[in-house]
Amino acid sequence: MAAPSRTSLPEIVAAGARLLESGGLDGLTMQAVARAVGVRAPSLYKHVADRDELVRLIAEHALADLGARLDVAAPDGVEPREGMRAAAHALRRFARERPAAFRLVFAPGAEATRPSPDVAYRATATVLRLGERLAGAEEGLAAARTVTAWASGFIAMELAGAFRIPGDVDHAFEFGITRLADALAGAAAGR
Amino acid sequence: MAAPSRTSLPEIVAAGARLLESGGLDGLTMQAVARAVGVRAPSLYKHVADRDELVRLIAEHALADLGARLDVAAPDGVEPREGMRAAAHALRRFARERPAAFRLVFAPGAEATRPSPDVAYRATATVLRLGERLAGAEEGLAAARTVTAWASGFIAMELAGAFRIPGDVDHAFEFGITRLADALAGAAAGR
DNA sequence: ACCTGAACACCGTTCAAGT
DNA sequence: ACCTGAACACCGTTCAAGT
Repeated sequence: MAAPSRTSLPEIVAAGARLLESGGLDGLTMQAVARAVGVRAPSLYKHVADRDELVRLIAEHALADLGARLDVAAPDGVEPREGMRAAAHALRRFARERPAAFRLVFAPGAEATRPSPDVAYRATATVLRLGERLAGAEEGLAAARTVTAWASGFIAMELAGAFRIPGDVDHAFEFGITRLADALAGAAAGR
Repeated sequence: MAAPSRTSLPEIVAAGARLLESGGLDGLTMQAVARAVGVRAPSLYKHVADRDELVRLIAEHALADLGARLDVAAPDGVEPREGMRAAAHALRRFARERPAAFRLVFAPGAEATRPSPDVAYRATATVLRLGERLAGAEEGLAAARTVTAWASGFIAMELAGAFRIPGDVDHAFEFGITRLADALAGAAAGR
């Protein structure tokens, strides 16, 4: 038998995710990743077809992480408006901890770097369920999308530094999610 | 007197914007821009400090374009809910015509490439005014931010291919903006 | 079988030398 | 006074040759 791999795909993805946060997408070079896992750049191509695939794997890993956080934040049985609130806040915490990963997931660049629909679907299951319980089976998908769009847009603006006119951003977020959840629940009540 | 410039900053920015849409941010290289305006790459540094500055100028130009479109879509005196609807649709049209520029503006990367607050402020003046007329002076800023967050988030998800479960995306957008405008107007009515 | 140095075709950027 | 070739320090990626 011959040389066992000196590194592994999970190790590579983890190192890549760390580099992504510390140096942005530009800092995520094959050479830097290789150095972080203790090999030379060409060896990475034993585990990954090219850099775009590595970026995609990092995005998918981040998305799975986010999905797990949403599950914890809004466990089964939580009152749905409260669950939506908790999920939105969990998304915002995720974005603060991993801003570059957030951007990768919600504003991906080249096609080849986008998370697979499968991974994306699993990550959104919690919010979809909340949407259905909040707005009814019929409008559940629309409700989940509306909240996701608003929250991710708000957070993207925040990360982009769009909220320079002070105003209390924390309060605005809380205000928005509450009002949105009420409006969507109101729709279900047939008002 | 000596050699006049063989190109100009506006020409460079325009060529850059074209390359951005045709080849993404990766296709926007100094060499490609130089070729497009008929000089060699080093000459660009007479007009621009570095690539990040060029990217920023392209983003600012796109933002000004967007601001002008919003003005046209929601002229002074339009009924505010209708104006908000028109502005949201104008943003979506902009994103479809210039997806890469949209991403640059709403999900910028490195600090140095972000539009200046000044340019951003001017571009949002129309929506801010609509927000104030919709939700009152007090809550106008919050209302404008809420609609902008929702619309930009929705469109970013759309561009990212997040709406694979069909559903009628056009209808969902129309539904969302109408409901949002109503909810924000309701807030002003003190309900 | 994995790992590597060397190589290739690119980048962004600088700068001395041309006109 | 703008323009350029040449150069430098980087990239991503391939591949023959090492172990």
